[in-house]
Amino acid sequence: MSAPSGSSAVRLAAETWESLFRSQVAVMRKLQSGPAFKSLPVKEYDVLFTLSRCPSGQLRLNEINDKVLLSQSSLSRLVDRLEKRGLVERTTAPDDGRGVLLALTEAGRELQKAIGREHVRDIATLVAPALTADEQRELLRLTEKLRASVAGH
Amino acid sequence: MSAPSGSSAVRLAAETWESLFRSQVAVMRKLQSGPAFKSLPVKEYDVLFTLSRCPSGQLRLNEINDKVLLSQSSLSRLVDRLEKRGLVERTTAPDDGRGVLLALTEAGRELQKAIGREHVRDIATLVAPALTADEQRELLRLTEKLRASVAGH
DNA sequence: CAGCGATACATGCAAATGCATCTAGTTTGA
DNA sequence: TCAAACTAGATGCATTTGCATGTATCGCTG
Repeated sequence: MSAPSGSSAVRLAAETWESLFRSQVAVMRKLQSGPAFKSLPVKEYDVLFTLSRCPSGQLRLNEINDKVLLSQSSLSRLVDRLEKRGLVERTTAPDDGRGVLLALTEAGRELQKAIGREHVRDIATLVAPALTADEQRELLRLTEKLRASVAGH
Repeated sequence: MSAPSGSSAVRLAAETWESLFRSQVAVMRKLQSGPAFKSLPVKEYDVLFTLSRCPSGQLRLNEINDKVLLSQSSLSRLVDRLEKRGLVERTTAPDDGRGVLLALTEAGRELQKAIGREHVRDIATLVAPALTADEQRELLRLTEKLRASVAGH
């Protein structure tokens, strides 16, 4: 209600974001320096991973772009690289001639799985000793709530 | 104890990290597209911010490098840019001739404050509607605990 | 249904990034 | 004490990124 209370709400939000961001940096730094990403950069793996989670097996480029922190043009060229390596395939979207559907090739699926196995172990090695299972569930809930709220403008 | 329980602990850790990461992407995407970062890229602001928080007003490049997701060489050149713009100053560390201390100039301090004010408001606009104050405090606690654990190997 | 703005993705180009390596200063241990 | 190993940071160079823009398709409106 009072002026300081408004200001402290802003401060709390800022400190929360700062902490979330720094923890992400710390974890990502460890993960990407591991041997799992010698054969494929993390950002490229992330696209393979996103495709592997998708029920239909296909995603539009703009849908992928929402999930990764890359400009549209950078994603377009990242996909060029993946395609050149035979890990994904572009198809024109059937219902929209402008759109491009991306799908994993068999090689892409296998590479994703191989890296994924190692990656998941690396994650567990970092996260499991840091937080209890209950804390992890709460962190999962809070970050998902934040993401959903931000995504919905 | 059973096989699935070990595997589900790994899965929980992976899902927690995934959610943390995606929420970071979603928030960062909004923040960096705002008008606050028209005059200075986010990564460069982050270095100014880090310096502004530091009690002594000076930090070694390798200390800064721990906080940001950049290679050593990229940070070195990012600091070149900041220095060329007159926002920071390099000094040889008095106790270690190899080291470089970085400090804000007056112009750097002012630009950080100006961008910071707007940035903090943007953060609050995204975070405050998403999570209650208690939830933010809990998210802050959990991410800080994770960061501390990961930083300490 | 014609034309105009909007959307999806690609591309030219300048800037930023990372890897490998270099230089210089520091620490270690025989 | 001094050479070898190590650490901090800078730099050459190839790759990646983003901005601005181009091309093709879509959808709306008169």
